[in-house]
Amino acid sequence: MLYNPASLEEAERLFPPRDLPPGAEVLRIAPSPTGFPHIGTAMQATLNAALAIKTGGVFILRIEDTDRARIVPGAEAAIFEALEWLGTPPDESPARQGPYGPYRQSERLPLYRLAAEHLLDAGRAYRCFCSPERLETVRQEQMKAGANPRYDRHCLSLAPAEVQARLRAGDRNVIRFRAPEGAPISFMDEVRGAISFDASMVDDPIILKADGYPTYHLAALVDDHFMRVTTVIRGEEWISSTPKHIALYKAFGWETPKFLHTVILRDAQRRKLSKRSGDTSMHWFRSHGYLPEGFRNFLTRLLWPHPEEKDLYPFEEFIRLFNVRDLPRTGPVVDLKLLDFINGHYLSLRTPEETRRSFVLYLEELEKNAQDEAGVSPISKVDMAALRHEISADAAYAEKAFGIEPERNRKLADIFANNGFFFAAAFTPAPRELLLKYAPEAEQAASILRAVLKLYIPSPAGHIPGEPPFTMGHEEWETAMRRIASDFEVKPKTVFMLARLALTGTEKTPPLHDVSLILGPERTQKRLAHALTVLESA
RNA sequence: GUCCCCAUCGUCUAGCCGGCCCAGGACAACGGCCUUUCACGCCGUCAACAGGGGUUCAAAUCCCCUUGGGGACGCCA
Repeated sequence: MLYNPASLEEAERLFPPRDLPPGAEVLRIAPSPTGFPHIGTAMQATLNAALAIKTGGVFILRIEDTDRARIVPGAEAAIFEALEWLGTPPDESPARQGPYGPYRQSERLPLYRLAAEHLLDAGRAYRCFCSPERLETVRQEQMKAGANPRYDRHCLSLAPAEVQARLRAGDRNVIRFRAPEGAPISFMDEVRGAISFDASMVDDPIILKADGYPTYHLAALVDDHFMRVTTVIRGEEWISSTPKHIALYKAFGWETPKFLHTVILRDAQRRKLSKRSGDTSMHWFRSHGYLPEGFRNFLTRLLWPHPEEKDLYPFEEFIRLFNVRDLPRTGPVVDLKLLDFINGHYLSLRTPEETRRSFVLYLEELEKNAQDEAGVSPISKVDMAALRHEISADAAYAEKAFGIEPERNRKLADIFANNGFFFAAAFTPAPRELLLKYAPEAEQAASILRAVLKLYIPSPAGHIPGEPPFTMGHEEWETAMRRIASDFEVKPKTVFMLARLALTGTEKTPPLHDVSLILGPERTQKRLAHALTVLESA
């Protein structure tokens, strides 16, 4: 697993420039396994994967696990799984080794050490023995003085003999890159154009930590070079450290890749969406039942304006039409309303069978995650397993239930609220007060319901399955219902609502006749009868 | 504090190489139609060029300043 080259030259030979068609981009996302995958990671993955497909290039997933203290067990696997779910699986990753691996930084340590030593030998890097406390003091003083805080190069002037002595003594030390002085450092950003920094702004960054692990600045750069990454796509927050990276590339004598800094997602307060904000993990979106294709459409919609200003378009269309130059420069607010709109579209596109399958899978996932701490369930008080079994036991019934007005649901979680009443495990009979909301007199309400129930009870001459009103057309049924209203001298609405509450337990439902047709004679009669007992139980 | 990025309706934006824009679209909100409820659908309404200076016959569009927002300044990534 561990890659242990003898020299940088050997690595150069082992990882030659890739043989790809002209214009092909080699791209990568480089998350650190410090938590559950974040929506920003999903956005980067979507963009990188799309560009790789568009140009016939390569999309790499590299795990940046150099901060050992922050590693979260299971986070890496969660990243793999999330990318699969999103439909943007990487071409090369720790889970799918390619010729430029390993793809986990902890397995490339010797390479970074070699790179750091190379810089040391070339006089472009130096040992630093400063304590974190001293560094902090210096920083505070500089900030107080109104200066840009940066390392004061205290250890740059250390005599070689002293360095050797302290090394022998085992003093904790790091390796710092010696940033160039003088000329400003500028680079071309693919979406923002030229960006320039004064050389005095670039600090001497630590490239190798005291624990022997590289920092991002060294590791990412070395990997991008040897993995032959052509374009570095990353969030805007990296702009200010890009001059460091440019200087580092120069010091190594390596060609710099193209840089593309994307917008960073904002919350409603326009602040950078953070992992601690709660509802920014992909886990959250999945637990609410957003679909991969809907979520992905949403992500592309956030980071790219469709030329025809469309909100809804397939991923393939994004791949075909988007252009790196069209990417916006202002950070979009993550608008859940827009997500609901987009996702609802995709949900309504699914066939009842697909919806049933997705929903069962969704339930399984919820059950599973309910057990871990990260479990965020939007659904409560429902026996999820029982519901799942009920759905599986009668798939045909479930599909009828899910097929009724699918556009009501924006995400899978909505199915509970809107279609749950079809199932015993999720059906809550209407309480007495609710029934009396439409007909305050319990006695009259009961009489009305009895009349409705009569419609559903087979006449002595009737034969199963020819019971009315299951053989009635919509019009015939409605006429009968209205007839009951006039018989009792109440508004038709009263009759409809009482029946609705009895059958579904809620006030907001799909058209009643269709509902009872799906419920079937047995459930319909049972529920009406139950409502009667509720009314009579005063 | 220092540096960098950004600036059109609540949100995302079209427009930005100047006149066709008293600024268009989508989502949201609100109102109406449909209607046995809700949803869908259809119709409509509300709603923005941050401010100030230039340049010009003409500026949302070009330039400058101010203001505002964001990001970075870690032995985190």
